[in-house]
Amino acid sequence: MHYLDTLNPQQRAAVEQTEGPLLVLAGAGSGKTRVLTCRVAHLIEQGVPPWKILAITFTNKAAREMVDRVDTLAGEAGHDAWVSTFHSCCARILRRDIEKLGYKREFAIYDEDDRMSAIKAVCKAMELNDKEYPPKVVRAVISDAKNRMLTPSEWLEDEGDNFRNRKLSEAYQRYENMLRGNNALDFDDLLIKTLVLMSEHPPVLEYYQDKFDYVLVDEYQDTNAAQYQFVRLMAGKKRNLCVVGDDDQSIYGWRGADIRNILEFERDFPDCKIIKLEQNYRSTGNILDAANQVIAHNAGRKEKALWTQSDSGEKVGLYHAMDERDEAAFAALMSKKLISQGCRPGEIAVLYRTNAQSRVLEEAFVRAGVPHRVYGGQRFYDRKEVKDLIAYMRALVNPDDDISVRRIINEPKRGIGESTIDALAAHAEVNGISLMAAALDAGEAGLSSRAEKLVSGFAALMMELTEALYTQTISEFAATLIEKTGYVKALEQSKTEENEARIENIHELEGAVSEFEKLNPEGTLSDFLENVALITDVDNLNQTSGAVTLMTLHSAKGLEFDAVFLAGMEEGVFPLSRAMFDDDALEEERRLAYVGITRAKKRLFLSHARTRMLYNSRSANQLSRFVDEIPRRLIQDGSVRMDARVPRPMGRASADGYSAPRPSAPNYSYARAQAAPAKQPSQPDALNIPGLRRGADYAQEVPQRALKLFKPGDSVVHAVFGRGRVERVEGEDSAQKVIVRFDNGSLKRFSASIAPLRRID
DNA sequence: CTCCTTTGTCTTTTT
DNA sequence: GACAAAGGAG
Repeated sequence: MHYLDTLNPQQRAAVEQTEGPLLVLAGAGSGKTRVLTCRVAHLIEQGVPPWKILAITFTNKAAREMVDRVDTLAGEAGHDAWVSTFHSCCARILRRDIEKLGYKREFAIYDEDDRMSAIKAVCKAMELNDKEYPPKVVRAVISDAKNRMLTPSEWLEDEGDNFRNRKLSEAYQRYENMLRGNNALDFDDLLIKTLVLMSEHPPVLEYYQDKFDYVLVDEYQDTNAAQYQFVRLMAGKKRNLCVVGDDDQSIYGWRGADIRNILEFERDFPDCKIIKLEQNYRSTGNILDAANQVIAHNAGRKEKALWTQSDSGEKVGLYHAMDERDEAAFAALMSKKLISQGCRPGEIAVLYRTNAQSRVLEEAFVRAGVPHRVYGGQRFYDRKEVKDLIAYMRALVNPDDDISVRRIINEPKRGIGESTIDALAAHAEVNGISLMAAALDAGEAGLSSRAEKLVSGFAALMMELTEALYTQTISEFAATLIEKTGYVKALEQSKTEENEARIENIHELEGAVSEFEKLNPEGTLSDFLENVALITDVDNLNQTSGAVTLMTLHSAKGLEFDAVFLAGMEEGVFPLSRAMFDDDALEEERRLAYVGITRAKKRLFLSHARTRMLYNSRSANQLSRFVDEIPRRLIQDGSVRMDARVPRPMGRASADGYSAPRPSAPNYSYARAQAAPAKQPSQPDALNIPGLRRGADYAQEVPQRALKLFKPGDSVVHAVFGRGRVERVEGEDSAQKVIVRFDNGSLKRFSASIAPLRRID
């Protein structure tokens, strides 16, 4: 069957309407990705040369998927289409022409950490009081200005000219200067500099406008001002622009995404066609119903009504946990149960609002012995040892990158301290040269003879590595780098478990370089670094890998799973406390809830904790209003146990105020947040309904948390890792850490009080 | 001058 | 509870 015949009429219309501006409003799970891929395939089939197509997606993963799927529909030709994220697309354009803006081709791409280092350096240079001007605030100002595409002076004008703003504007200007001096761009710059390039060099703009006959944009609701401009420029001439999005899934307002871009598309392109995709192919009726009910509480939406032909399916499970550990145990053990019933681990996801929630969840999965993977949070490339080696690479490719040079000049420790670096930096400043150049010129920097010797040693190392870089393949070079810097050797000096893990990470980095080389035989180190900067953790998600996925709600956008757990359904957690009294922020939280619910295909579990460790103290939060907004009829309260041997009580009377059916008028739930706390369950006995296991029961399936202490030489057994012997202990009492050598030779470090570890005689 | 310990701060989401 | 800055010892 031809792929066009597999589409419903709306989808098919969206594919075949190739000419002119087109807005596709695609509800969650309505086959948006299929439409996009078929559209590309269709264009190719119509005789459009693939290289005349530009398709922009939100993540690299989505881009890859699209290429793969176009492949199967239209064959190899699909590879010649430009399918990428905004950021990689801009990086590609800039690699070609950035010299026109006075940068060098090997420009570095700064991540959030590098950006922060640069900002701190700026604050230091300006002698800003970090109480009055915390680097974080400066960063927020710069981000905000860049998101709105304002220059430092424009920002000042916009914000009002006063002493403080003048300082902030100056900091922004200095930051810009510093990045330029370092031949570096931050994420926002990738977009902004591309726009500058286009506006200052019309032939470049013309080249791309002529090059691309068709432009497609996915997740259009999450574009910000710069991205919007970029899209308009690219499609400006041919006007064959197709944007696909869902205003209900706009969740990046905080990053400058402007929901108006989608709401006002019609105004920008008055002749545009609009097609709505409203049939959902993903979720069961109950799940979809719940999602629709929640999102209906938002005002100012594009009217659409998602429907499905699927059965209503199971009700939405709601679990009342005692605390966050119990909640985590529930998610882990229920996942285990689902897996034992035949669900593939890769088809299960636990989603949460903040990364901070991931730790407890992960611990529970480890304890339950359920294979899992945590995405987001700290990326592999954010680990210190990996960042250090990457910094070496960056400094070698782009010696103007002072931030990277500063990072590695004394890493591993080679006796070059703060004062020596400051002297070098001063020398560099005076002579208008980079820090690396100053180090190569150590004799002239007025250092003590000891310091000069050390710096010269570093300079010699960098020379040697530069030579290697130009004579070896990149994988050979990676090995040379690790060898010559003595990085691993330094870690081997003290054989702690932490250092061993670091060494492993370094080898993994080596592996990543080789892998990259295999996939891109022509790739340079600079290409590798670009890849590192723009790839995210989630891009590596592999649903067939046999592990449960743990990630934030934001990361889950665009993904789908058979079973989804939404953890932390509590006021103050989700919605976040700072969003609770701000209507716009609250609507964005609600859209996030909608995104979370609609990730689920068959089963959806919501959970909340009666008390939770939050920030510094234990707090009792009310059930999230988003749960209240789901009609009672769709919720199976406390029914989430899937153990068929025990009869499950239906329609349980609400004994605890948590599960009480409440009217779900929006005004009511808003008022509730300010009212007195709901009744707390005063008598735990009231919950002792036969057959219904609640909170504490789940916690009990987890090894006891009584205070256990160990001493070196103890024979122990661990629930996951098996038998071993205590090699060392650190800390006392509840803070005791045990280092265990397992029979298979591996060495692990645990918290004695919480690890599923016990002594055997 | 470095490195280790202590103290204090701050917790949203990410290309 | 994690991490940075600051302070003290070698």
